[in-house]
Amino acid sequence: MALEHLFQGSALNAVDAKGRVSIPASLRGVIERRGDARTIVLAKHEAFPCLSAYDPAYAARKHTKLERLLEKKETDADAQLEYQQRNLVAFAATEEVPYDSSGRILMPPMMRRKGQIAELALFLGTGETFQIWNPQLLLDDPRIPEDLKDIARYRLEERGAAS
Amino acid sequence: MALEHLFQGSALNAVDAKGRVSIPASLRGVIERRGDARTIVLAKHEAFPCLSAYDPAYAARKHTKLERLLEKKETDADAQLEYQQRNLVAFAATEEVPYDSSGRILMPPMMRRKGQIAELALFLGTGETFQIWNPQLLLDDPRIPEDLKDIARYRLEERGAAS
DNA sequence: CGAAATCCCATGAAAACCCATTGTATCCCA
DNA sequence: TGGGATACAATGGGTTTTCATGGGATTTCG
Repeated sequence: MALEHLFQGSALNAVDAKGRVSIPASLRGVIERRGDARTIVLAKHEAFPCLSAYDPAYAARKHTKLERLLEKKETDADAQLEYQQRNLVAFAATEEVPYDSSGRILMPPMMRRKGQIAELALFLGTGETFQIWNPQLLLDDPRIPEDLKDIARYRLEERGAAS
Repeated sequence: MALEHLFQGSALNAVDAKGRVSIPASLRGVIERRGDARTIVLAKHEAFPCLSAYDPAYAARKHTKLERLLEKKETDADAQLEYQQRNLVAFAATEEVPYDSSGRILMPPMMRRKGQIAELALFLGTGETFQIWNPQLLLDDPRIPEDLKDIARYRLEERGAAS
């Protein structure tokens, strides 16, 4: 996968009173180059207290991968169950939200709670996907490298907030 | 099969006194993008105590898939029988119901009983198809991942119901 | 005729849409 | 190279549309 199709960089955007957030233009650019959707898929991150986000085309690839896995061992009952479970988590536990002409999504309340997103949303590109954090939770997490926390601190400062 | 229109997300809708239920708009959108039917096909799920639902176009693909499976082991008598059984289940044990201009179906009594659907219907997108659950049965099923139960609980809470 | 299905309209809440403002990075040209 | 002029990003706020849902009226079919 070419570099221009990878999510990278960071940004700190506001969540307004209606729950709207601008998706950083650079991330939107990647989404639209990958497919022509103006839509992102949100999920709770498996390991960190944040959200994981990607484009619909990535979700489709994920589905195809699961299906191929199933076909290899069609007779196995355990494999069937595992397939069902993973499919449920991959699709039912996610929300697909379109962004408008100004590049904003309406953060679904359920995802907002699961990601513990307050009034500021920190976007971090991670290649195939990107993450959305409550910046304070990132700073508080001992598993996060100090370099990354520095970026978060910088973004907060830039905005005139205390960290 | 790189399906670009996948069923995704979750919703909890009411079944009213007449047995009507709104199909979530996002799922309807997928149905109408896949084909131009305003109809869904309902079946008992093979593994879970819930209903499985999809668009008519998917039913056709399912049939093709079964036929291919049969051709692979034509000589095997057991396979013949299995094909007959699966084909019966896939087509005889289903009901096709149209939804009206406001997006509601009339839940057929037989399906309602088979899926044990009471006054609340939980819709879960699973990619190629979606599921319709009695939310309580999902919470009670040990095979369902905890992440998904969280979502069911959230949807119930959102509606002001106790879980 | 009667039960059930379909159609029609009403409503409140939420979501999508449109327009305006501001700040910042970029471009252009003397 | 300085210094506007421009384009675009992020954001605020108002308006319109859609969605889920309830209830009545009308039709259909056994």
